[in-house]
Amino acid sequence: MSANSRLTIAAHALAWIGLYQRQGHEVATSEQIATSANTNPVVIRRLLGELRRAGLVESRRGVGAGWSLARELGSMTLLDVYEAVEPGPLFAMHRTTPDQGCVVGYGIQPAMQGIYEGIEETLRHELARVTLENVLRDVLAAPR
Amino acid sequence: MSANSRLTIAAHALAWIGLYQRQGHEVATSEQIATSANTNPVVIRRLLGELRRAGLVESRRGVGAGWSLARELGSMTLLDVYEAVEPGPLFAMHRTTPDQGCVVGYGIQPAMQGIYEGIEETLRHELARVTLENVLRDVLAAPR
DNA sequence: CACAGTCGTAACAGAGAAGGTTGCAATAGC
DNA sequence: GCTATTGCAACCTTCTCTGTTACGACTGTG
Repeated sequence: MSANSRLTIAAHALAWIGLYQRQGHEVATSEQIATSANTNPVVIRRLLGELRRAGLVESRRGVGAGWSLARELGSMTLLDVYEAVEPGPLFAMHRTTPDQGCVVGYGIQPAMQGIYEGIEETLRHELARVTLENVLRDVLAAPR
Repeated sequence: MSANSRLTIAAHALAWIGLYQRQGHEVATSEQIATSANTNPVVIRRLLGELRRAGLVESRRGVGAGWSLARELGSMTLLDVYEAVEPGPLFAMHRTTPDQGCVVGYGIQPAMQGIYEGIEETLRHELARVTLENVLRDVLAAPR
């Protein structure tokens, strides 16, 4: 499916900011987060920009600028993050319209649409069960 | 996520073959299926080749060659098809190893791994609930 | 008020996946 | 032998994701 790492990196960033704030810091910079995630600060800023549009984080500009959580980690779920960074559907339909003169070509898209909707609903439900607080707890629970 | 249409096209092909066989035909050609799905026969052959490796269809060569179901539609689920055409995981980890000297960088991958495994298990369970018989029924149930 | 640090964003490049297309050898019924 | 079809390799185009550079915008500090 050519899965991407956007949800993973976004969760990483949120957990990082959350932990950093608990250590008494006000804001985290994209530079710091990028170092932890071993990527480029612009990648982090792009992702956090999407999370800001979704109301999960806030950013401050100027000297002493950076990112902070807009809500408690416990009130954010992976579904919130997923919807912020993954706009499209999980499964795609045909790239071109199937043959409408064929019974299967005619009925396949509505049929799969209905099936996919149910599956995506279940996926969303599962994502909603995991809060970022859960993620941070699991992160800190890693052995050694 | 840059979703692809492989599961959709594979389900389309199986439903087409199944219906065609119920109409008294022995085998279906990639040409016929490609016409219904409005794509190229080679695309169909590639996909059906993966389904054959998974034991879902059989192919015959030579004159009067083509594809037939290896099992009843009612005994095949979308999970069988999904596993045949989608090898990788749903969500990817970081492309490069995160900073192992950082608490979050160290713990994030095991944490997300565990979470993703649970979610993918649920997804698989959902896919397993839908048989290709269900798909064909829904296809034929499309209005007009 | 200048400076410095950081965000915001555009622009581009590289890698990889998906899908489409062509070509041709292999197969098997007639 | 002829013909229809699969099997498969090779190549191309398009698209997404990620990384990178560059630079303007913003704002606290001295």
